[in-house]
Amino acid sequence: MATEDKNLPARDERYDAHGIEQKWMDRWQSDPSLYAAEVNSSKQKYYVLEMLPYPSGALHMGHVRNYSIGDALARYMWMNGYNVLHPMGWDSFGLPAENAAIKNNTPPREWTLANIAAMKTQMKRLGFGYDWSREVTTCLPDYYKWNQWFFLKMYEQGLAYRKKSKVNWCPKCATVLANEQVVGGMCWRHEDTPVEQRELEQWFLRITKYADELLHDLEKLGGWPEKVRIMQENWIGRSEGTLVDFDLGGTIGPAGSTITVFTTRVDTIFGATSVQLAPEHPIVKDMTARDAELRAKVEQLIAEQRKAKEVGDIGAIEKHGVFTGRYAKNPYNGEAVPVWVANYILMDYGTGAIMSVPGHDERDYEFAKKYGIEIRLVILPQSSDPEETMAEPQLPFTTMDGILVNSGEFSGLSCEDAIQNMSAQAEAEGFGKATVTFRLKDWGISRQRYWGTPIPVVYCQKDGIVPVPEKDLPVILPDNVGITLSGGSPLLNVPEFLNTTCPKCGGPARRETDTMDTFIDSSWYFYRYADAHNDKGPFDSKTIAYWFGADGIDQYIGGVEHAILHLIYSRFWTKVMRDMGMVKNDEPVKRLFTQGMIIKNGAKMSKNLGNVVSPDDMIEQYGADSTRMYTLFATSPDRELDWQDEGVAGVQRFLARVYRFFVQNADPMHPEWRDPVPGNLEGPAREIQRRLHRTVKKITEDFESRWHFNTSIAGLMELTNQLLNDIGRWQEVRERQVKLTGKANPAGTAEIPVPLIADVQHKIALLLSPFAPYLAHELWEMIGEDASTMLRQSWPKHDPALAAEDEIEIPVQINGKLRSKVVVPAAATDDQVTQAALADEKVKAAIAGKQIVKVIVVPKKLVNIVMK
RNA sequence: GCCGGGAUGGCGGAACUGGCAGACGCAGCGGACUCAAAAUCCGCCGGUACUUGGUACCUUGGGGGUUCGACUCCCCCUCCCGGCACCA
Repeated sequence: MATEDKNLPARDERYDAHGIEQKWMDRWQSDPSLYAAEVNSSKQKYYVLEMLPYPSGALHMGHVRNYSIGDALARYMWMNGYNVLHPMGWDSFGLPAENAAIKNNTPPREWTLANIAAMKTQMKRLGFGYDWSREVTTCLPDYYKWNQWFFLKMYEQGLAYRKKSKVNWCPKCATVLANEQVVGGMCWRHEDTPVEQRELEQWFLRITKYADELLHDLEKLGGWPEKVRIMQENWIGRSEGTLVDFDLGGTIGPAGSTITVFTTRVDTIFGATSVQLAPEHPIVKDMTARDAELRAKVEQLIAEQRKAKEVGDIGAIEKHGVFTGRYAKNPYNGEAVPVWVANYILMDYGTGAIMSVPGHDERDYEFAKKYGIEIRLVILPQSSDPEETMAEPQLPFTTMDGILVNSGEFSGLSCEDAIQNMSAQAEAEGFGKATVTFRLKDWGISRQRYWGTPIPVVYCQKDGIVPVPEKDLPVILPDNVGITLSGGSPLLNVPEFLNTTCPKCGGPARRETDTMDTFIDSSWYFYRYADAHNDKGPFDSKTIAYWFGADGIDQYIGGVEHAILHLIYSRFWTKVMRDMGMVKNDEPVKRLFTQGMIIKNGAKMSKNLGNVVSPDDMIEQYGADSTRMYTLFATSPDRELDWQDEGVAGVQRFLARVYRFFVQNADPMHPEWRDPVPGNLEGPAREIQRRLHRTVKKITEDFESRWHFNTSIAGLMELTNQLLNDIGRWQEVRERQVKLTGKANPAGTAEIPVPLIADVQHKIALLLSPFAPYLAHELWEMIGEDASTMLRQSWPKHDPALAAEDEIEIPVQINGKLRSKVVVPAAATDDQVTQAALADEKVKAAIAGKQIVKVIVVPKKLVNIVMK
C-alpha cells in the first residue's frame, strides 16, 4: 500500500528486488551468448558442473543451494578470464513420470516436458548463468540414441551380457533394482518397501571388469572428499584370500564332488573343524535330493535368510545350521571334517562356502559353541620377547599378529608368511590358489518399465539375441502407451513396438521390452554438454579433449547421496570410453564437492513433516538474490544448513543497505569520479580503503581454498557497515541526530574523496556479483559502467600495502589470562612490544612485587607474561 | 560392531597452521522517528558475583593430559548425523 508518508525514504532509495531482477532477467535472456562457453577458444578452460535435476515439477531448496554454489564459482572463474563451461540439463527418464501418468492420466512425455519448462523458468528466475544452447534432455531420442549406441558397443565387447540370476525386485516400482539401489534391504525410492528376490533374465554391464581400476584410481582423486573415496572403497570391497578345494570323496550330483571355500585366513586351516555351506549353494540341492527331512531343514534356513534380508537385518540373524551327514577332506592335513549348511553363510559373496575355524573367528566360534563342534587353537600370539613363553590366548583369537602351531610343516611361521606359503602349495598341488574377490557386482540394467531407453536388441526364434544394427538407431520409445504397474513392462502391450523383424534373417522377432536403468543416462551426460548437438556420435573426441583435459571436469558439485551410485557408474563409463579410444582422461571428475543437506526444525525437509520451504515463495517474498545468497550465508556449503526464513530477510536487509548506499553515493557524472585514488589517505578514508582491500583479499582466498562463502558475505557486511558509519547515511537521519543531541555524529561527517568512493563501489559490485548477480549488475550500471560486459570484468585484486595495518592492538596476557591490550606500530619489534606491554598501567599493577619468569611474544598476535 | 563427520550464547554460525572465544546474521531488550504501525536509524545483548559507566571468576558435550597458552593437539567417555555390516 503506497502512502504519502514523508518519512519513507525517497522511492528510488527503496530496494525493489523484483523490478531489478525482472529487468536483468529480460536482458540476459535476450543475449544468450552472455553465459555461453566459447568454441575454439585459446583461453584456459574451466568446466564447472552441478548435478542435473530430475524434472519432478519444481526445484527444491537443495537445488537452489547446489546451483548457487556452482553459479558463484562459474562467475568467479569467468571474471578470472577462463573459458567457462557451465551447462544444465534434465535427468528426465524415470519412474515418477509413470506414476504421474497413472495418477493424472497424462502421458509421461508430456508431464516430463511440462515439468522441464516449469523448472527452467525457475532457474532463469534465480539468475543462474547457464549455457542453455547445450541443454541436455535425456528422455529425447537425440540423447538416448547414444545410450543405445553405447549399449551395442559394450555388447560387441562382451561388456553387456544377458543372464538369468537372482535380482532385487521392488513390488512398488514393479521393476528390478541394481544392488546400488537397495538401501538397507529397502527400495531406494520406497524406504518402507522391502526388496524381494526374483530369478529373472536380465541385462548386465560388466563393471566388475574394472573393479581393480576403480579401486586403484581412487588414489588419483585427491580433489574428492575423503568420505566419498572411502565409501566407494567399501562398496568395491576388495578382499585378498585363497580358494581351497575340499574333496567330498565321491560324486554327489551335477554340482560336483568338491566344495571350494574362500578364506582370507588360510593360515588357520589346520583349525578348520567343519565346512559351512550357504543354504542356496547348488551342491546342497544335490546333497538333499534323497533326504526329504534334510531338505525341509534347509528350506527353513533359506526362509530365515530371506526374511532377514528383507528386513535388512541379515547381520543380526540367529545362527542356525544343519549337519548334512557328509564329510569333506582338508587338503592340507587329509582330515575329514563335517559339512554343514548354515543360515549365516551368504551365497552371493566368495564361493558361498567357508571353512569354519572356531578358534580364530568370532562367527565360527559362536556357531561351534552352539553345536558342540571342536574348537582348536592353531595360532599363538606373537611374543615380543623370545625367552618368554607364549600365553594361550582367549578364544577366538582373531588377529594376525601370531605364529602357527599345530599346523604340520607350517608350524612356527608368522600368519603372513603362512598365507603366502600355503597358497603357493595349494596352487602347486592343484587344490587351490590365491585369489581376489570383490563385493562389487555387475550392474543389472534391465528395468521392466516404460519410461526409459529401450534396450536395442531383438529376440529371433532362429538367431536368438540379435542386436539392432547401428543404422537403425534410435529404437524409438513409442508414445500412447497404457501404463500399469503390473504385468511386466508396459511395452509388452504395444504390438507395433513388440513385433518386428530379425535384422539378421528377416524373420519375425520380438523386441526387448525392458528399458535401461536411468543411471545410464547420468553416467555420461556431462560429455554430451561439451558437444551437445553432434548427430554423428555421442560427441567429438577432440572437443572432449579440450573440455576434459587429462583429469576431467574441473569442479563437480552435488549431494553426497550420489557418492556411490552415480559417481561409480560415471567412473566406470569413462574407463570404458577410454578403452574405446573415445576419451583420454581416466577419470570423469577432477574435483568433487559434496554440499550439505538442508534441514528445517531439526529434520530433513519433507512433505510428510510439512517443513518444506518453496523457492518460489522465498523469491516472491525476498527476491532471487536474497534467496540464493542466504543459502551461501547461513553456513559453509559443506555443512548441513538449518533453514530460517528470517535469515533470508536479514540478507535482504543487507542488500537493501548496499543499494541505498549506492543510490546516495554513486555519482559517475562527478568530475573527479574517474580520477585515481589519492596515494596518502588518512583517517576514516584510509580505514575504508584498508577494509576494502582486506575484504577483497578475504573473499578471493575463500574462493581459492575453502569456499566458506558465509564468511565472504560476512566480510561484505562488515565493509558495508563501516562505509555507512564513515561515509554517511541519508541526510534526514543525520539532521535528526543533530537536532536531538546538539552535535553531529562525528563519524557521519567524514570527508571521503570521490575517487575512493568510486573505487569502493566498483569493487563492491564485483565482489557481490557471484552471490547476488542481479543487484551487482544494477549497481554496476548505477556507477556508469556497461553492465553487458560485467561478467568479463577482471576480478578485483587487493594491494597488500593498502591492506596492511599501521598500528595493531596486541592483547597482553599474564599467566595465560587476558589482562590488558596495548597498541603498537605494526612494524614493532618483539622488544618494543614487550616494553609497551610492561609499561601498561594494568600490567604494572598486576605484576607489582612479583617475579617475571619469562615473556612470550607472538609477533602481531599476543604477549604473555609468565610470573611466579 | 567397523569407517567417516559433528556437538561453541536464546538460534544459525565465526575463530584457516595452538595465541583476544562468540565475527556476521537472526531473535530479544531499550531508544529515536510516527497519531499509530510498518520500514529505517542509534544503543545493549554468554553466565555468575560484587563495591555494577567498573572488576573478578566461570564458559566451546563430559573427564583427564601436554603446553607459558587448548574450541584447536593426545588419551578416555557420552550423545547426534551419514555410510557399511555374519563379506568368511
